[in-house]
Amino acid sequence: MSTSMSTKDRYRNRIELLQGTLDMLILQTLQWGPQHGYGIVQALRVQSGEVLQVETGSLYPALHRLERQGWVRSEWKQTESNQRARYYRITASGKRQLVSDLSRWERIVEAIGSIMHGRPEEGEA
Amino acid sequence: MSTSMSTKDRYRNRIELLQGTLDMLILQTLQWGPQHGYGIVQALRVQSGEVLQVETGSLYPALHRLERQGWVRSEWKQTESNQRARYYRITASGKRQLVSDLSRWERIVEAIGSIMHGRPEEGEA
DNA sequence: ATCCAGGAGTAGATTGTCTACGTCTATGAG
DNA sequence: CTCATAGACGTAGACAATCTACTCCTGGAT
Repeated sequence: MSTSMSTKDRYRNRIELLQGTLDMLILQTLQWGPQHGYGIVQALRVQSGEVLQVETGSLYPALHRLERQGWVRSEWKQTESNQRARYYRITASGKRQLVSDLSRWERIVEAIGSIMHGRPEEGEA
Repeated sequence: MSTSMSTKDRYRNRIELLQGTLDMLILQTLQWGPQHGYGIVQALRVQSGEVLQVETGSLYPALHRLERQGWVRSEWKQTESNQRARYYRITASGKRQLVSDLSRWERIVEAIGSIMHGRPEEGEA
């Protein structure tokens, strides 16, 4: 029974993240200090109570995107366990971007909230 | 200077909606009573304080999607001004879907909130 | 006559994410 | 020794949702 799901169903069920929020989440994670990709994934997972599970296939393209935009900078370093890892650090313009991402996010959340919990105002059954 | 924007820039600026939320918003609008496409767009725009501007190129595909899923049903009718319009009505399974969409949305908003306003817990400058 | 607003719709481009891989290194088990 | 596993980085291709940019129709104004 484990293989009875169509590709489409699996796709629909696995979407956990809203498009456009990943960049913001990564930048926020880097506000807590420089971090490498693997670490970012785990920080997001833990801090969100296992809700946000970012796949590496989403993460690395996002990190490269952010670096191209100049919002993060990176360098190779050694981890505690003596393995190579690429550490990312948020830049000044990244911090500005984060502020603007957050205000956009809050604007949208508020707008959606006013739809979802808003007063119908028009008499209905 | 009004034409100096690249297609990409324009695209980036015009995204107002998070992917995956449109279906929920449409279903919620229909909870207030049957409505036609044009009316849904305006209801969302007004109720959100001009924040949510849904394009017809997003709306109609979404409505057809919802109908294929059995979450809404539709029929041609005349508006007050005697024009033809396709009125959509939410179904029982659509209402169930709406409940589940909303709880998913709230789960994600909460998770993202716990990242964005969460305690770093680790001492930083 | 013509133009605009209300109304429904499609085609194509673009993007972000996911799945499913591949690669390398360090470490611990057998 | 060698083999599996976990930590770590990365890419290619599929896919869905959205946006832009149209088309088409009708009913009133001007």
